[in-house]
Formats: sequence, C-alpha cells, structure tokens
Amino acid sequence: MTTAGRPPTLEDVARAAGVSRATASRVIAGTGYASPAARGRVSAAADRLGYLPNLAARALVRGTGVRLVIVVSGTAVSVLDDPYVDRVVGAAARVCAPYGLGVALHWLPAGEPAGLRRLAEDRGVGGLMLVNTTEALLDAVPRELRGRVASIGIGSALVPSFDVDNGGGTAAVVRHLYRTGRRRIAMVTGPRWLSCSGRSVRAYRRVVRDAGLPVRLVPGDFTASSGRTAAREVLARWPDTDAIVGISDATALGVIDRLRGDGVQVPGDVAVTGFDDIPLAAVTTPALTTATHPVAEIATAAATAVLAGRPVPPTTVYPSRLVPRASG
Amino acid sequence: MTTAGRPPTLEDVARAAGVSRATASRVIAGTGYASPAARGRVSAAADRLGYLPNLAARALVRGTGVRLVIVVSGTAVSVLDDPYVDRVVGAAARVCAPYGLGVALHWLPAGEPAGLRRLAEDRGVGGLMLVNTTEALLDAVPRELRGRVASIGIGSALVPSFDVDNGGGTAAVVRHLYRTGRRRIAMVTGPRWLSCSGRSVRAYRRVVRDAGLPVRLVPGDFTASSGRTAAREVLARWPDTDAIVGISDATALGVIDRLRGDGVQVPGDVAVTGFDDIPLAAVTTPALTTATHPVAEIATAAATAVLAGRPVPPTTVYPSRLVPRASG
DNA sequence: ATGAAAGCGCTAACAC
DNA sequence: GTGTTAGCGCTTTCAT
Repeated sequence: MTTAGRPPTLEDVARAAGVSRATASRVIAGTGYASPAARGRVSAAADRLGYLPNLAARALVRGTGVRLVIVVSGTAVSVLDDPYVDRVVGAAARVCAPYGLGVALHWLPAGEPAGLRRLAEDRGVGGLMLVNTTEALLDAVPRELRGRVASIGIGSALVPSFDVDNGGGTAAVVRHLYRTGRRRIAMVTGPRWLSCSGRSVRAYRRVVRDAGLPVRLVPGDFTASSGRTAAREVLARWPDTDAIVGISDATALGVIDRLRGDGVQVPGDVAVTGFDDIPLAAVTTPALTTATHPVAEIATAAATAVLAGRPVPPTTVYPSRLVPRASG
Repeated sequence: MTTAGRPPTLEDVARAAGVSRATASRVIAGTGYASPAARGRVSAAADRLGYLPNLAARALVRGTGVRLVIVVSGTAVSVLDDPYVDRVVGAAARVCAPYGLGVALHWLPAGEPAGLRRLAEDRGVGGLMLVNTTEALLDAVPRELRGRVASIGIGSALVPSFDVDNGGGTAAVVRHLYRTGRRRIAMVTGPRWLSCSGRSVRAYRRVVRDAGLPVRLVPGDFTASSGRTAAREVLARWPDTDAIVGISDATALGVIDRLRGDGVQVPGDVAVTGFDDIPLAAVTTPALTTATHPVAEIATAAATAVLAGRPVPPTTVYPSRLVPRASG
C-alpha cells in the first residue's frame, strides 16, 4: 500500500514505526543499537511502505561513493573491446546490483597513472578494480584507496590480487602436449610487459627445457590476427614444429585458421592449444584444447572484496585447469 | 596544486573564483545565467583546483539517480550469462563513465513485472535499459519512467526501441543461401515468445515460400547444445537438407559440430549459417557465414538516450548485414 | 547577473 | 536504547 506521489523516505518509515529517524536509520543500515521491539516495528513499517534507502543520500553523508570503477590499462582504448573485459564488467555489475551501486568502465593509458589520482579524488567513486595492471601502475595507486581497490592480475602491498595461476595452467597445457607425443612445441606470446603473459612464457620455457625440447617463441598480442601472422612465422622458422601454444584462445583460433588455410592438418600435423576457455572454445571445429579460468568467479570475488571493504588476503590464486579437447 | 586533505568542493571553487556558490553551481552545471567574466573565473578555478562535482550530492538534490540499471528478463537467472548481455553492459558502462554514473545488472523473472515497480521507485535508479523484453513487460513499465527507459529489442509507446532488423538480416542470409545454390533450407529457431526470434522465423518462412522451397523448422533456444540436437533432428526428418540456418552463432556452431561429428561436410554437404557475428565467428573453422549487428553501437545509443534524457524517436532500427564467410 | 537561504535524504556524534 | 542536532555537497527559488 504505497502512498502515491513520492517514494517513502526514512522519515516516513520512522513516523509509521513511531520512532525517531535516527533509530530507523540504525535499524535499516544495520548499524548501532536498537531494541528488538523497535527493530521489529521499523522493519515492518519499511516493508509495508516499500521503503528503499536513497543511496545517493547515504553516499553523500558517508562519503562512500556510488560506483565501482573498473580500470583497464593499455596502450589504446581498444583494450576495452576485449570480451574478457565485458565478462569482468558483467560479473561486477551483478555484484553491484544488490548494493545499489553501479559499474563504470575506464581506460587508463599505459604509463599515465595520473588518471588514478583523479579517480581517487572523485567522491563518487566507491571502489576501483584494476584489470591488466602493471607494477608501475600499482605503485601509483593513491594510499587513500586502501581497502577500496582490488586487482584482477598482479597485486601489491596496497592492492589485493585476484589472479589466475597462469604459470600452472600453461605448464599443464604444455605437459599435456608432451604427454600426447609432441616434441617440437612453439609458443605465440603476448606483450612482454604484461605480467600474465610473462608468467605463461616462463612456465612454457621451464617445462620445455626440463623435457629437453627446443624453445620456440614468437611474439603476438592476444588477438586472432596476431595468431595468423605467428602461425606462418613459426612454420617458416621451424618447419618441423608439431604443436603451437597460443597465449589466448583468440590467438589459437587465428593460428588454426591460418594453418588450415595453408593446408596443415590440426591436430594431425600440428596440435594447437589456447588459453582462457572462452564460451565458444567448446564448439569450434576442432574444439579447442585450452585452460579454463573462472573469470566470473574471480571478478565476483574482487568486486565483493571492494564493496564489502573487509580485509582480504593479499593474494587469492585461482586455478587454471587444462581442458583437453580436439585441437591438441 | 590541490590542497591536501579533502577533495575540493563547489564552495572551494566559488571562493577561489570570488563568486557565490550559487553562481559557481550555475557555471559548472551549465544551467542558468552567468556573466562571461564569472564564467571564466569559475572555470579557471575549477580547473586549477581539479574540481570534480560530487554526483551523489547532485543526484540527491535533483533526484536524478546514480545508476543505470540493465534489466534482462527471462525464465532463469542464467540469461545473464549470455556474452551478449556482457557486451551490452560493457558498452553501457563506457557510456556511463563520463557522466559519473554506473551500471547495475538485474534479472527480471519472466512474467513478474512487479520488480519493475520497485526499480522505478528506487531513487538511486537514474534510468533503465530493457534487454530481451516482451510486450507484457513493456506494458508493465511504470509511467514515471517515461524518458528514462529504453529497450534493446521491441519498444512501446512509452519505451523507445533500439533494435536490429532481424527480419532483414535473416532474409539476407536465406537469400544468400539460395543464390549459392541451396534449395532445401532448414532453420533452427529460438523460443517462440521472443519477438526477435519470431521475426527471424517469419522472414525465413517468407523468403523460402516465395522461392517455392519447403519450410523446415526445428525448435532451439540460442545455445550451442540446442544446435547439436537440432542438427540431428533436421537430418533425421529431412535427409536431403542442404542448408541449416541457425538462429544464433552459438546454435550454428553447435550444428556444425554435430554435423562434422556425424561425417557430414560443412559447407560441402550442408551449408550452415549463424546470426550475430560474435567476435569469434570470423576465426572458427570453417569461418561462419552470419549476419553482423552493431551491438555495442546499439547499446551505446540506448544508454545515451536514457542518460541524456532528450526525446528520441520511438524506434531506431539498426541494419543486420550479411557476412558471407566459409560455412555457407 | 548574482547572492542568501532553504532544503534533498540520510548518518553520526552527542546528549539524555 | 533512543532522540536531537548538525551537517554531507549540491541545486534552486527568490530577492536584489
């Protein structure tokens, strides 16, 4: 039975419950003392009136901000086009909904951490999630942000990290190729300055060297088209290559596309693996052997940490799990 | 040269510019009179101080809300898992950033439009974007939302529509198949109650009938696995089928997967087409013939319409463009 | 064209 | 435990 006109305010609830606004506030916000009796009357009144706290008002007085900003750093604004970013944003937006918060998406030009300052000073910013970050950027995180920032990727003393065990995943993929008989395994890498790429490359090097196999690295940038280019380069430089490890699923699909176009059988002549397990990796032909990462789970955990504001461990590592399919 | 401590407020700017807070407000918000001189001094002061309006405060006094809610209706919360939803959320989050707003993501159980009421009454909600909506739901949109709501899909008198010309796209795909010699073209459909699916099916029927070809419809639900199931059903019922039109790219990839698994050549024996042009349609093997839709552009336009609050045409139709690739 | 003043709805000291 | 009170930072009449 809502009163027509304006939505009910805390004042209305307090009046209906026969208590002061302060008491109503304590009950609704769940902070501070209130007798069971008052508690019950206030809750009942709130329910009956269909009361919804005005979060702008709350944010104003508490200075807590009204949005969670996802900051993706990279050399070009096109880093935001990555479907991976959309998955993170989508997951965060789901977490935010019940808190009455929203998610905004910003690109931070690599090497220009000044933007972080601006965000830290913006009173509307309730928290920050860093995606694809670098050590330089982590060093530039203003101290005021402590407890309101998390990183999907590497972290720092100030910034808790929610990360995938890229090294372990890559190692599992390479070992799988070895186990299935591949002996000349090349890798298409990502930008060297990205730590996640670095860890994958190191893991590849380690496994390959331990097995006494040759190291064959070709640069890429996570895209399908870099995979296409890299595929030719690999076979031009080392024609006897029998497996190619892509740094991402898109890269791997690019590799496969070029290989088949050039008459090379996948996985017959060359096995190809990806990394990430994007939703469609399972339905491509051949289905992609890759490593799967709980992106939504990670983003959810990071967003929850930022919103809840409770202390979190400095590093939470999520497993990267091999998904053997047809391509390698 | 920011003062240490708290970020500057409008009061600080006004003082620095030697005007009253009211005048500073008029200049910053761009509303109301102000002499060029005052205008200049205020802007300069704001720049110098690195002033950022506190949007919570503004939202509080104007009652404009602090977040854009994306409402996806469907029978299960899993509708939010669709990468398509993530693309919409990502695009909206980009649009919101400069406005100081955020995006939240809600699932609305099909047939329970009461949730809309609640959202409309929540003062924190600045605007609504409906995704995957139905006529029943559009009818339930509260009048107070006028001007603050848009639909990606069908619209109503109250809700402007930003939609793809599904019919045109599907017709283009089917005609393409016809042009390339296919004469027994089946279609895997989506849920009948979704208007976008309905329009595609009608377009298929029309083109096929006009060409004097048989109508072959099999139900699906947009997923890859429904494509797998449907592929077998099609060939069981009509073994001479030489083309299958998928209602989505995922469906098409499922169809292809099953077909190849069953030893059917694609596109040799059966051409397969998708719909949507997801990022990876270009790199699968065979690359997917599909119709491409400017999802990000549509979401951007819808979000902009909601945020700007300016009147928009009741319907904006975006073209669905055939992308002929290898699969059909 | 500008300033003074009154709130928007809420929380948090602080007194009772 | 509960009420009183003083703002949070901004916009917006209403005088001037």
